[in-house]
Amino acid sequence: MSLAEYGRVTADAFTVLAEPTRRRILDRLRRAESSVGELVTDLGVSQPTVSKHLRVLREAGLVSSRTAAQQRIYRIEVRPLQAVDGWLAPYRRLWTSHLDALERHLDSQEP
Amino acid sequence: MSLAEYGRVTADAFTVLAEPTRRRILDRLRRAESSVGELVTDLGVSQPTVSKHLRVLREAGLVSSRTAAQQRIYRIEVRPLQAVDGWLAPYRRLWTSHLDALERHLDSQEP
DNA sequence: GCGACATATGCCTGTCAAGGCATGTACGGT
DNA sequence: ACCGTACATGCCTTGACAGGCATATGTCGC
Repeated sequence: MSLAEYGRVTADAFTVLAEPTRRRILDRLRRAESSVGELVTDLGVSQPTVSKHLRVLREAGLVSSRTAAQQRIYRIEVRPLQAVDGWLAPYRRLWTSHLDALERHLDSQEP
Repeated sequence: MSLAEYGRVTADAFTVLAEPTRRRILDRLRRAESSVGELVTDLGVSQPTVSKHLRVLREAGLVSSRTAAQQRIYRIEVRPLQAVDGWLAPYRRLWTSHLDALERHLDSQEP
């Protein structure tokens, strides 16, 4: 099963999100866009590691970057996350009805 | 429901969902619980492969199994998916608020 | 218990991703 | 032009994991 002849295939959002550090990067970027250096200090991870994760995130379309002086400012792009949400949506129906019933029950107990 | 409550389960769920075949298994189980054999024929994957994926899914709490005669019937468990949804929720606001803003704009343009 | 069926597991191999370290590249200030 | 800052990339090692194949476990009907 070799993909070598087809060239590099960009990883899908699920694969990219499997990495805890990458989710931490996104969690950090969700509050505010930031430079690589800020991510390094905030997350306590080495700079090359952050840059590599950012590359993976960028190639999967989960973040984009703009250049500001010597820094590169990264921000979240939501489209791949929408795709994940789209996959999750039909599953959400499996528990929302149950939760709604629970909420109605709690509301009736707690005025 | 607090995000911290999901905690440890979350990381595992993301890793488990990174595998396309496992997502296909869940997609199949979402419509109806089923035996291993049914999954094998429906997905066109070898039986050991399916069993291994089911083990990973089971250990992550994403599915549960009951024994019926010689078969084992697998069904989806939603809690780890709720954890994923819990992680995704704050991001969802990133685009729903944009959409809301867009809708308000369009509404103001359209008398 | 025996044979047939359904599923789980063990072993092996190839693939690939992650992090440490060193180095390359781009930009700005002086 | 030089130096320092900010970031990217290349190489290397380690470890995880998926799938194929063979085999073990478990369950039923007889």
